[in-house]
Amino acid sequence: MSRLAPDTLTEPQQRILAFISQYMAEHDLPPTIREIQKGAGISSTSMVSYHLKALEKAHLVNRYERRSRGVVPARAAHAQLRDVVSVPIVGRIVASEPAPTPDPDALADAENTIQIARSIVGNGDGLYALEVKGDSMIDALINDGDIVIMRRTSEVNNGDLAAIFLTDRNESTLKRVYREKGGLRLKLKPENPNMKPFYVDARHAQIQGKVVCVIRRT
Amino acid sequence: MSRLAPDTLTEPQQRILAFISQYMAEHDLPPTIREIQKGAGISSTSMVSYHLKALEKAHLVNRYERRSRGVVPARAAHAQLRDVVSVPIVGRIVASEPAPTPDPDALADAENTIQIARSIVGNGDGLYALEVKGDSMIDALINDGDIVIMRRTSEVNNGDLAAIFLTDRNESTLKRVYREKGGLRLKLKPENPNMKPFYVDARHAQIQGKVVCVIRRT
DNA sequence: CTTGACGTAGAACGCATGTTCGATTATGAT
DNA sequence: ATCATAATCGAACATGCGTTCTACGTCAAG
Repeated sequence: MSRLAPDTLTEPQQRILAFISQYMAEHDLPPTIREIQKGAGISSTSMVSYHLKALEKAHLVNRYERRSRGVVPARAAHAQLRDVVSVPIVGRIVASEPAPTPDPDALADAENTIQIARSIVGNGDGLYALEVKGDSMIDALINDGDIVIMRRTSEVNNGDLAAIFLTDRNESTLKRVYREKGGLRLKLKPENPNMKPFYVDARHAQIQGKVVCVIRRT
Repeated sequence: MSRLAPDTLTEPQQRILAFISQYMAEHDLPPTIREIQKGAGISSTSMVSYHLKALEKAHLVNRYERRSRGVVPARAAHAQLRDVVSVPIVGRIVASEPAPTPDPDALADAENTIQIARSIVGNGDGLYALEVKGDSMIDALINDGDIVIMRRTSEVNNGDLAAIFLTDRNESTLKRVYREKGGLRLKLKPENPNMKPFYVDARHAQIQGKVVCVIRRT
């Protein structure tokens, strides 16, 4: 949680901000100046206006000038920061096949989409989801029916859990990746601590994306 | 998605509904009657009012009478149907200890809360979350650091994945539960298909809740 | 003490906005 | 054709509501 200098907010300003949020959670529409006045215990409408100017300057609220109920908390103002992100389920992952990668044209229709709280996955860019079939991913502690949220990227850091397509075996797998011997060799370590890591030639492995989150619904 | 007889909606009514949703997505506050009039291409404010009455009767919008911008789509009207639910993380689960159960008094402060899309967990009632420490849950395919979303319940169906406290061993575990021998014996089957099920006396086991979802952030 | 910035109050202004009402015109069943 | 019902329109009304202005009090710096 990054807050913009909350300590510099006067106590009535904090009350106003809290009241607006509470009011919107309750009514799904912002309060009027006078409702703020009563609800936050401010003595006059001009005082509300006064405090609102300060909150606006601090980018904590957005205002539509001269419009009724035209004050909304800044967080709710831009749709980018919405609390859920829709991730398209682009296919199934099977050990014997390359993991599907996102088709840019694929529209995110409701049936093939999973909603994830943004607080879990962060930025929604480049995200796609795979449904795991069979128990081929058992050493990544992933079972039949699980949903894997992936972020498409070529760059992975040591220790990232990633989807790797092994060209010599012609199959995909989910492992923690560590570069060794100057990047010539990859150490692939199963998520399951009971299993031993193994090693592959970096030329025979291609990284398809990193795992952001694993979801198992029961 | 259950819609209430959408076919009986006249075409201008559909336009109004669509416009309100679009407007709210854009501005985070509902439109005025006159904005609806222009935005949905209605000829007069009284016509908007007229159509709004119909939409209200069909429970598609909620209205605050005589309040400015007092028309909100019914879906957004009750906070119950919000798209995320906040689940309190009430503690950690360790094999050698009983799993913590939710403290009703515990306030859901931001630090100890996880946001889950409602589409994943459904009803938010009775939900709590546990953070898994160590690899004691490895046979449930759950690793150190994973978050388990639980629903507090005494009733479990055969095959449900549940947290069971074994009184004779004084430890908690996550297994699929099957009642056998008329409920006298419980069959506990690990989520991991490579592991064998085992059996306990029902009198020595108490069910603490069922697993709704497992989240692994990476 | 003076001054100026800041916080406070209350009232008034003026446009915005939800509502209502009477009148007029389809629509559709009898 | 007739009658009831639904749909439409424009205008007017009363009040909701954001804004602004003036006056006053407080307090620290010069």
